[in-house]
Amino acid sequence: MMDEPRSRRERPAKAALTRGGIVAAAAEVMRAEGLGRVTMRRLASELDTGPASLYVYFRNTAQLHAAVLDDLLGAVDLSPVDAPGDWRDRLEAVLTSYTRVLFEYPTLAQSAVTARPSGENYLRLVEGLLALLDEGGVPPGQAAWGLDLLLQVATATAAEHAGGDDPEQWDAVGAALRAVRPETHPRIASLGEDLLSGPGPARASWGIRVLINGVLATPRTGGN
Amino acid sequence: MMDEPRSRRERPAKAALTRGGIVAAAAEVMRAEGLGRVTMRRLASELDTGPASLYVYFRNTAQLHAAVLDDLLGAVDLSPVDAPGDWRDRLEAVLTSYTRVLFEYPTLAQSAVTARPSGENYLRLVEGLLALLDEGGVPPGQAAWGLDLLLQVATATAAEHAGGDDPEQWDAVGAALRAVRPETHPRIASLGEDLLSGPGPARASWGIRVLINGVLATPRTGGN
DNA sequence: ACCTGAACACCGTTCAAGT
DNA sequence: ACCTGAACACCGTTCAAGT
Repeated sequence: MMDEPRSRRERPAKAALTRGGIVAAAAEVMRAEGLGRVTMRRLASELDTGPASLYVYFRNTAQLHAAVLDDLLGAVDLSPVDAPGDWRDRLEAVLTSYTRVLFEYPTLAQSAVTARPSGENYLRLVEGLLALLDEGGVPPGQAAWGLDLLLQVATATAAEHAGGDDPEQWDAVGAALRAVRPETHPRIASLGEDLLSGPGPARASWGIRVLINGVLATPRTGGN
Repeated sequence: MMDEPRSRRERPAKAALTRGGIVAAAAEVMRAEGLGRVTMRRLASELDTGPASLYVYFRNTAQLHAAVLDDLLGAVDLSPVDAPGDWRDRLEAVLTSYTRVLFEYPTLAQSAVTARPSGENYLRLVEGLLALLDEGGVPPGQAAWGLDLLLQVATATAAEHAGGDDPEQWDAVGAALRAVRPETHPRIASLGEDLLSGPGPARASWGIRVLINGVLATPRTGGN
């Protein structure tokens, strides 16, 4: 009886259900326990309701995750877009910031490979990247498709880290590559460790430069 | 009583549990009902046993899926590796074959972004791609990292199709891009539909050429 | 070693009913 | 419209026990 007001404070009776509130709660759960715990049921109990209530705001779990990702994308540093300097360096800086954000939540990156977000932060990022490609003189057609490639590689690079925490799966590939017989797989054997992810960030930034150079050099029509 | 022999035929009493047998059953379930049904429990009941039995052969569900993927990779056409002709065209042909295989099971492609297979078919594919890069004079260091990029893009391209069956999520992106205001997002607005996946295969092959050109043009050390 | 039944601790999604 | 309890139909993984 006496602690009624106290319990009200700890859990404010019932926060009204809003899309933003759900996303905020989801982001918190993800930060604390990983994307695997960001489930409809878990969130519902966090918000003092039943899972069915969340379906008013999200068609399914994948869309909930996409909304969480868009929320996170607010942390991407877009300041290089309007800064002075070489456009390639600035493009690389923005994508590196994007990758850094995703590196924090590799499982979210994995889901982003299929379920692209479509919120305002994502749109801002896309617009910024297109502005830089435009500044670099990349023809519109190549910019449109190249943008996709750039995000794909940046996202996949972060997603690859998802299995990385767990040495079991990761080392299965490593073990297989090391165990290869030089007679049957000479090139794998000779490249050895170099095939495995070396210094992650260096690879990512090399990959971005490869893409920039390639996009500039590859027209969308005609032979090669 | 009388149909004992008949039921024996339909379900041969009990096939001995082997890694290969499990993978074969898994591939069948996937073909028939999609990767979502390839679960430990479902497979166990398919094989007339309990789910715990499968953990003798696979550490977890992700590794089971990786094994199924490797199995599927047996269908990739590696004949262009030893064929005559321009190495770029042949490299593109192999990757196109790889993409085609994954396109059949986009959800498997999605899981492949994180859980790379490490079976013999995967190793054969990697060796073949490295042979072509070598033939093209790509320096070993660039080949090692470039290989990763090529597989990443090919895999992600197929994985993107995973959401594609479901117009809900897919159209969310489309709708968002179309609804954009030209005042705030001029470049998105001007590129319009071109940003969305046009003719999938054409994009994939352009992406591969971009990567080949980029890898050739981008040394692993030094400035840009 | 290989195999298993049973248990623990969860899931997504829908539906009929309420406000 | 928004919200919900309850139900349906599933999951992964571990453990103690058996062969």
